[in-house]
Amino acid sequence: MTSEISPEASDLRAATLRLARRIRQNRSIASMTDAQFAVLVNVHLHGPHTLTALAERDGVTAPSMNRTVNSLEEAGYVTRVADETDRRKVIIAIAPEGSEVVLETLRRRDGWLQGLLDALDDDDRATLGAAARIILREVHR
Amino acid sequence: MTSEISPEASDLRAATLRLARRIRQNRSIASMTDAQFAVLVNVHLHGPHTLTALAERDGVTAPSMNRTVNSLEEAGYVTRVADETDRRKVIIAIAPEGSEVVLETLRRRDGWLQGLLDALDDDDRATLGAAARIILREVHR
DNA sequence: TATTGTTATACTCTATAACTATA
DNA sequence: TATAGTTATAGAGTATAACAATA
Repeated sequence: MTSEISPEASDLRAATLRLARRIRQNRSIASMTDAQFAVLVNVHLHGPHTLTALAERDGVTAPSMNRTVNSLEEAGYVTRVADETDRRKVIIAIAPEGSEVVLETLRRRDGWLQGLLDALDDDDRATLGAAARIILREVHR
Repeated sequence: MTSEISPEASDLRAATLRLARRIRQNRSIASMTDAQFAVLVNVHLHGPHTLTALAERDGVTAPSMNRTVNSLEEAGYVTRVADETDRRKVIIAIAPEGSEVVLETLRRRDGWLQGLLDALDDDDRATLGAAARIILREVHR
């Protein structure tokens, strides 16, 4: 039993994709790709991971994640260290330079969004804040 | 004069990127990429375009757009026709098969979102609807 | 045998540079 | 000359298949 599609669903789809695109345009390093930045955020926020764990987190294959990690390691943003207890595993961790890229990008993105929020009246600002909390509560990655 | 970054801005950033990712996972054709679908939506909604116009719309170079249009043309989703008045130009238009892909993908995405909305109480559903309208009003592409 | 990571190969999207055809 | 489109080439992300090292 499927319900009808409401205008709210179409509006929410269009609004979300448009805003997401604008948010992603705010980066501290223009040459950094979405795939690279996603890995950097994962290891910055959630600590060191194995290659397989990173691949599963982003829903890509291990060879694909391997290439992305290679580029981040070459740039000095992450480090690879062999796991002591299980020597098949490699632990990928954030480097200080990587953390700086993450923090600066988040500052830019949130700063841009803050400018958007500051231009709204109190009711609209409260509505967007409430909507964000509902989405974070209901939608899981 | 820059204001402080509020938790609302960070929440809105995280919620928007997470929801956008989930929306994009809903496609009628799994092999269709974001770049291809974006072009298809443009010509479906806004009519025929020249190659340069399509490239500018999506913020990519002409050679890059040319490759994407090539793949869509090979798949039978768009058509290329020489402009009669200025024969340097090529008009790219949606084909019926392309429109069907667009419509089916939008149906899937909106249907998935509708399921999300249906699971909420009236207040939360109204909040998301209001938030979408605020974003569509304030954020332009 | 199973798991972890890597390499080999191939396809798409991205770019810049250079070229063709037309205005 | 300038513009519109295309081709050539290269770098990065994606995948599957096959491999080495380790458990």
